[in-house]
Amino acid sequence: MQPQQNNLLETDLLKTFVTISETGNFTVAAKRVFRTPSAVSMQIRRLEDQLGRALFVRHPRHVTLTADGEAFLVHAKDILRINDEALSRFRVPQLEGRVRFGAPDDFGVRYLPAILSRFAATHPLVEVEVFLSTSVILARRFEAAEIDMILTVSAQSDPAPGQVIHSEPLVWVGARDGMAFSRTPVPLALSSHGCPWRAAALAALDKASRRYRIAYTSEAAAGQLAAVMADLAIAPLPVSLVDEQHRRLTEKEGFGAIGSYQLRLQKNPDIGSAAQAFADHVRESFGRQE
DNA sequence: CAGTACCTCCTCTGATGAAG
DNA sequence: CTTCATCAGAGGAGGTACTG
Repeated sequence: MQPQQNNLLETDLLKTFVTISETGNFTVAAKRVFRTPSAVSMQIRRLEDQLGRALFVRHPRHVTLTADGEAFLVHAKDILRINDEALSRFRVPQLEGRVRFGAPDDFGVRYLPAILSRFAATHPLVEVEVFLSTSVILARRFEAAEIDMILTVSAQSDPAPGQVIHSEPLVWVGARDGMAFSRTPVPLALSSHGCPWRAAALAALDKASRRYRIAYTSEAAAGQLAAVMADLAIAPLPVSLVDEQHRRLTEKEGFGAIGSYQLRLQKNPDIGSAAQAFADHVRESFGRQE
């Protein structure tokens, strides 16, 4: 692979590269950047030719970053961020203000860093005050007008207030080589009372006439995962939290479908333009328009 | 300076092979 | 059988050099 004598990196290629690194998949990334998979494939080949290094390891069903790809990703994100900052500096009037945003703890760990980072790049003068807690507590503070907007989780069938911005299946999860799922009664690590995941999971077990005992309760998914990793219990969790350290339990082990959960955005009707911009940004981060 | 021909690049469709 | 990355060939857009 001979490096090309081109000293300028194209932001289009960088955007595609970053998108693939996020999705781990050329086809999904192609949809996100509104190009065909073949066009994306060629863009990456062009970038690799320009750098003289392979950026991805091609697996049968997905791609992963090489060590060079990991290193280049940091620079690619920096360049795109600077690009966004430069554009936003001249394209849109600078919004100022403050937004009080509440979200579930797990959301804070998983999604918030990227959302805050991108929002800060385009709205550097807006102060974001973040409240992380359970959906129940967040709803209470939202009702008391202590928070401008909140994200809450609800069951698929639950007629909860707010706009659905994300939906995802819940699955039963155990430790990768664990045996907790085979015990009778099966030990569970659940979220706190009031969480729709908890109700949906128990309903699924009741429906299957499966005997269980609640061994651990945690307000955050991290607490449930700790019990799962120690093989002390199994837990109902969003499918996106399952990785190579876990074992996804299915009908084969006697754990059928739980259903899905929804992430809903509620906002105060009379929020300012800065808070409105943040609400739009959160929605767009999940691919939803108002 | 405008028009034309040629070249390069990009994206598309459709096909292919690998792998689950 | 399905999914995925990649390849080949075709067509379009834009840039450049040439000509009158």
